Amino acid sequence: MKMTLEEIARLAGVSRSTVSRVINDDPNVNDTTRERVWQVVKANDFHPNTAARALAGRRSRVIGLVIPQALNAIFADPYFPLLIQGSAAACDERGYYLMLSLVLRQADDTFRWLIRARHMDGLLVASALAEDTFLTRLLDEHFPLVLVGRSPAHADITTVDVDNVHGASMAVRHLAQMGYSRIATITGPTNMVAALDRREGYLRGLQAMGIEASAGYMQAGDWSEGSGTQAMERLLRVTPRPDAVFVASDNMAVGALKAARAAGLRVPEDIAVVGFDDIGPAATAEPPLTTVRQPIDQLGYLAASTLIEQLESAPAAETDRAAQHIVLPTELVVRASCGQALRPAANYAAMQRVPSEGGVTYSQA
Amino acid sequence: MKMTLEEIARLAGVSRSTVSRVINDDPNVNDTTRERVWQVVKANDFHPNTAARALAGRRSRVIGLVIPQALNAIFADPYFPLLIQGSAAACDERGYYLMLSLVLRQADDTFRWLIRARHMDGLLVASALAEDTFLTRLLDEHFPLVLVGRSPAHADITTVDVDNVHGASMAVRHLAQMGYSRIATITGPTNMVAALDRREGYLRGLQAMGIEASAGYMQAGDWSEGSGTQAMERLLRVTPRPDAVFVASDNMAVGALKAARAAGLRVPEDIAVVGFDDIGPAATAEPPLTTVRQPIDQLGYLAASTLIEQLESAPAAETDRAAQHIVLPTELVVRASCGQALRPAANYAAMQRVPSEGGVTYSQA
DNA sequence: ATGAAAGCGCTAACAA
DNA sequence: TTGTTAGCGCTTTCAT
Repeated sequence: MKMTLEEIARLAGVSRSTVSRVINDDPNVNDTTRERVWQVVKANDFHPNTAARALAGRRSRVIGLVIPQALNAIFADPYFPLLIQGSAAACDERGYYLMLSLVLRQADDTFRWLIRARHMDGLLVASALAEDTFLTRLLDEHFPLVLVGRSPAHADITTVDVDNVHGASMAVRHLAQMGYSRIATITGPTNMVAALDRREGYLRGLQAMGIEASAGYMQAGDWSEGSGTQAMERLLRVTPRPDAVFVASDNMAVGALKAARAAGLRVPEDIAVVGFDDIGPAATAEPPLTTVRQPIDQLGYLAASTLIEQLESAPAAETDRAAQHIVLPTELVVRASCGQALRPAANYAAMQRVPSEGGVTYSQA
Repeated sequence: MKMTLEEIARLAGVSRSTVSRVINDDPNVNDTTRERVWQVVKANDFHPNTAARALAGRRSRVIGLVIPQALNAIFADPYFPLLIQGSAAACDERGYYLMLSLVLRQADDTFRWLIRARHMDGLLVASALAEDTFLTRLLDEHFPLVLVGRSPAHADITTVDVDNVHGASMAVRHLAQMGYSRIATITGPTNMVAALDRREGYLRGLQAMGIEASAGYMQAGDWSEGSGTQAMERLLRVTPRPDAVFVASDNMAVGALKAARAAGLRVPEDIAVVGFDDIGPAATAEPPLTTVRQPIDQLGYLAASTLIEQLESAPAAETDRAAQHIVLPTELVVRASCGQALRPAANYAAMQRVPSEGGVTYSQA
């Protein structure tokens, strides 16, 4: 049986508008009336028709999460469930609904539909490439948008990111302080900003410790475990062989550990490994993985909150205000794979966890 | 710049209704007119507003894919990207859009919102539990629905499933024919229908070959690789030790192979392994995995097509017609892990692939 | 083959 | 605080 506002109004003995006010938490309603209306609403399990709502109110209370990557890459990566969880939690809290949107036929039709048909109020874009045409086109349409990560090409987007550079640099400096000097890195795909940032952090870390970088010590993977194994195999063939590796994701680090083991090397005695993420198998790896923790769920939560904030505050189409850039801190989680236990520098006792000095940073574009 | 039907109509010099007819492929439009209108539509990149469409036409052309499982379980399983790909393809073809819907706060609010608010025209439900309250409630609402898999508790839902029983039975019979006689199984979670069906197939296979089943030879996993390893470790402790294992997913089978290797056993010399799915690492496992292939993308494709069919044919709310049950065949893909190479029974030469006799089966509830 | 007109169920001024 | 009144942008009879 189909319920409408009108019907509820009739049953509660008030006007349609009053019911509308009640279900929209408008303060201008008499408490008694409000109570009575709620009663009827509950009793009939009434839910307002979204289509009508969206049409009249010009908003749908749906936001989309779009990950412009191949489906199998998305599903293989333990990063995304956490991101989704965080975003969904924020949406829940604010009465929004999160839909995962596919962009399969790369960008084209789907994209237009997504935007022009106004099926959702805004978009969370995760894991975009450094040069992402999809992103560019969304911006051209002035569609409300928050980017998870950052995009050097577009300073005017609101972004929520973790401090990749600092996190990576911390990891490398830690390795150097543990006494390693031939420090290599396994990066993510070099068309992704997060991968580039972590590589940049790696380079800065080396520099800070007065170590010279070498091209042969940088091998790229694609975030997958298998690519970590392969990159590690390549590194082990380099002369002189690295004695430590900073790996840009835990997934790849686990793969790298396998390669080291297969080559008959002990970790961390022969070669140290530090990962990035602190998810999945980091803690239970053999040996337990020292890694840079990033708060992925918080990232999702903040991204969604920020988008919603923006949607609700924006005077209509005025989306192009000063973009916010939120950066979350990373922290180094020290376990066994970095040789901490092996060479316990006296002053490291209190450093089991080294928080980034960053904290949450707000800045204007 | 906001386009509306009205605006397009003005630009094309026709009425709003004509434009509506054109974009909805109504045959009652003069070809010349149609052409002219399309021109204007394209030129302005016009996409009708979904909300308005949904409100006036009572449909949104969006269907949802719901997987009532924990997020990390979904993302860890290589099954889902394929399923999504198939469903999305079908949607694309028919002008629908597939959205992945989360059901996080188990069922309650989200569920009601999803259904009552009519945000989508229909739902694809995948990987539901044998006793799924979520499913029950959807049915109570008479919401258009197709189940990927099957639900013994609800004979009246349209379902699309693979022939799990037959596939599993094939695998077991094959092992028996290879000369193995102490055949164990690693099942999926025993609250899921697909897992139960495969176990049933295992039992029937044993029976067909005149082998007695034993409870100790059945260990449950949760589809994950790790759970496969653990289940295998348990099996290897049973006396007498099994000489073959049918594992209900490739993921778990890979885990099982690891356990066997760790125990110093050779596969298939000491113990044979057959998996289920034929995705992910099956072909590249060490040794390559004999497995039961299920056409997951087709499953998704058919599920979506069937749902759309149902939506478009259903005279309004009359969803409760006779439910269709579509069953897709599975096939045995023979590789090395089952000992085929070891004991080449003469008459197996032509059997590299044993298709299920099933074929596509349509039946009425 | 085309147009006019009546809603779909809601929100949001504006009145009262 | 509440009700009245226009729409939101589209689909869909019903005329023409």
